Amino acid sequence: MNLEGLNPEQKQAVTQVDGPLLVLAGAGSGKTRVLTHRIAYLIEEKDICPWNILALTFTNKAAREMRERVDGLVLRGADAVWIFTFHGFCARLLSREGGHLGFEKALTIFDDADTQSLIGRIIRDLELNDRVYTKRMLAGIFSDAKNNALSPAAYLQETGQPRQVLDAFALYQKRLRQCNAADFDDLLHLTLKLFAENPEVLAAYQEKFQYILVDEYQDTNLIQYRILELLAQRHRNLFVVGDDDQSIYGWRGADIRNILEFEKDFPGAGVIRLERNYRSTAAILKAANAVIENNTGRKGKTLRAHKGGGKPVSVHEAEDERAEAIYICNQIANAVRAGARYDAFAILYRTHVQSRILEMYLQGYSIPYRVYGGISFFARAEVKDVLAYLRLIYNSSDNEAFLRIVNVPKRAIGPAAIAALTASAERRDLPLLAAAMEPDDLPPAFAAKFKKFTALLEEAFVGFATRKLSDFTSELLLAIGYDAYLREYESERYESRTETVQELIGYMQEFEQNYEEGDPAVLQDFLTNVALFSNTDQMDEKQGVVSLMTLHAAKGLEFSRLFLCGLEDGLFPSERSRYDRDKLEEERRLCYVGFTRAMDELTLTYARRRMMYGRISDCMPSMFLKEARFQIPDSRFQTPIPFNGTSRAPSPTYTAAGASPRPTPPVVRETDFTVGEKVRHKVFGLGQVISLDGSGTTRLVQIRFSDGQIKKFAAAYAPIDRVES
DNA sequence: ACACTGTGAGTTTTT
DNA sequence: CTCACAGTGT
Repeated sequence: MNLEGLNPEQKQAVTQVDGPLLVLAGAGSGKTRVLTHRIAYLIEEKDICPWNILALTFTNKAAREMRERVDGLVLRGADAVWIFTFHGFCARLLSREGGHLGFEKALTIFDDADTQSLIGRIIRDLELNDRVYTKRMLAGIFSDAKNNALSPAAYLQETGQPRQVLDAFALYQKRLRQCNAADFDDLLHLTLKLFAENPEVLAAYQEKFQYILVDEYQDTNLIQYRILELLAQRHRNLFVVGDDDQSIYGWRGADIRNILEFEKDFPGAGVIRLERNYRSTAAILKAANAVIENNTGRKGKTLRAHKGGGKPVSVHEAEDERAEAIYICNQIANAVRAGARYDAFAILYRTHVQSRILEMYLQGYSIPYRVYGGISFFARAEVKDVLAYLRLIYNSSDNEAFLRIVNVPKRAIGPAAIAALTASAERRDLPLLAAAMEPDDLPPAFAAKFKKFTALLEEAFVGFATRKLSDFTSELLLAIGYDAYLREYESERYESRTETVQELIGYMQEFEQNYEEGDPAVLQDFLTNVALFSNTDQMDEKQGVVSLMTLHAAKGLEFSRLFLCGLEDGLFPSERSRYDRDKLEEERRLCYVGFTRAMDELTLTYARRRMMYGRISDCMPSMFLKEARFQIPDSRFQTPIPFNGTSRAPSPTYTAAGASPRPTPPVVRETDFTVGEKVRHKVFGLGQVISLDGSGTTRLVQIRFSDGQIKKFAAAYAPIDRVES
């Protein structure tokens, strides 16, 4: 096998295949090259069976790339190597071995939106104070708990969480189980549990994976570490690549300790440093090195430039964020006039909100751009709607999916009906769909609605087994009248929504090509694939446009000419990290990541004043500028390119479903009831008026229903009719 | 049932 | 400022 193109350190990292090995790979030092060559080397030179090799990454994109590149290096077998994201690997394992944990079939994976809505209902059901206990906060705590190797409940107890949090967590877990579902953290947590409780299962995989390779090791969390530790125990061939200086996901549970203590955790481990940088100019690396040197507790590593000196890194001070945007636009427009391509440029920022003003001016200057991040394709309302129907077919216990589509398209099934159904399901210990199919214990009006709904589903689900998934889905949408729904309630966005649905069907068609027709695994695999798909996975570089993204999203990418904007104290580093050393160091690593994305030119900008939260605040330059040893210059003026002034603030492309339903005029009804009169409520059935209050449209009517329930309604709006006796 | 209003909060988000 | 969401009024 040809290893000619590798430098000595890379070559060693590729060929030293036995025992634990840590490769500290600086930015732009060719780590993907090392990983892929090592896999190829194992197959071609060491005669290792591809299926005895496991390679783990964090993103689908990285996994895909790795497989493609390995495929280009070996004669055969690239598709047999186990190349997965951590979560994808765990999902696969659980789907194969979940029986040992008592799962009858593969779990449905809940994404963040599912999780959030589940937690929202828990807050309501437990009557928690939603000022104190927000969805976001609870989701964070639950995630933290699961990413700790202790049992989550024990961890919560230990960290002194109040009873409300413990209760909420218990209920959260209970409901996930009821739905036969797992959240992202569960995938990891349950895998560890599987291994811990089933030594024979563990032993089989320990035996299988003779060689394990891990990308971005600095981003692993404690659970991932434990899984690796177990898997590598037998053969001890654990190869990890990472860069402690690029650890920027600590706030999401990544434990930098894993990489810092690798040699202690795996005695006898070798360490190789890749410090030759093939990406950036010396000038850029000098600034990057100068910044990162201010961190403590590093493995220690200094990037050496392979390229020549390059243009000095420049700093620009702008009056405010608009002037900053104008400056950047001018720079780009001038460079393009001088022959540069738009796609040579990228603009990075600390927070998404900063993109708004940049977009506005880019539009004004007619500079084509694309913002990365934001709402993922699979998070769009219409996509989630369609997927919810499919999820319900695959897993009829998926209450989250049920709740999403029970009234989409609109079927006049409102909160009251859903509350009644939920209560009934709880009583009978049934999933919502099953309860809806036998709604006899519900008020007749509700029962009728649910019967109609489930009959429709049953009809729409016919033929699932005999058709291609894409064809089936098209017919399903027709059967439920989804298109008509979009036309009626999303009329302004109808075009874009139907386009998205078509795109989804197209994606499905592509997906099912990898399967024999009629293979029943398609749906499960499709749903897993979709759940584990993220917005960064579609980050195929768009040609001919400027890229905008957060610093986090930029990790792993490179751009010829880079702008890093908003280098102000309190914005970057962020206000919240300023007085916490660990957090500040993570911000500094983020800065380092940012600088090292630039290949040829790096421009740093900051504003003296910035509008934030509707307030104009004075800003100080970021401490990172000082650390990079810049003299802050006076603002310089460029020859301005006329601003054509036609821009307006970009409107968000997508909003949640039902965000803009067509207003329907309220139906004003008869308010002229008398006490004692018999009435029928559309939903609650027969009853008797027991009191009246107010007049006209504010008239309230109190009714005692036949089951003894007493309710109050706005007489003019409630669906109540007089019953002649 | 539905629309409107008022309030409060507001980084980063590989799966 | 600007979004999301719970509460309120018709």
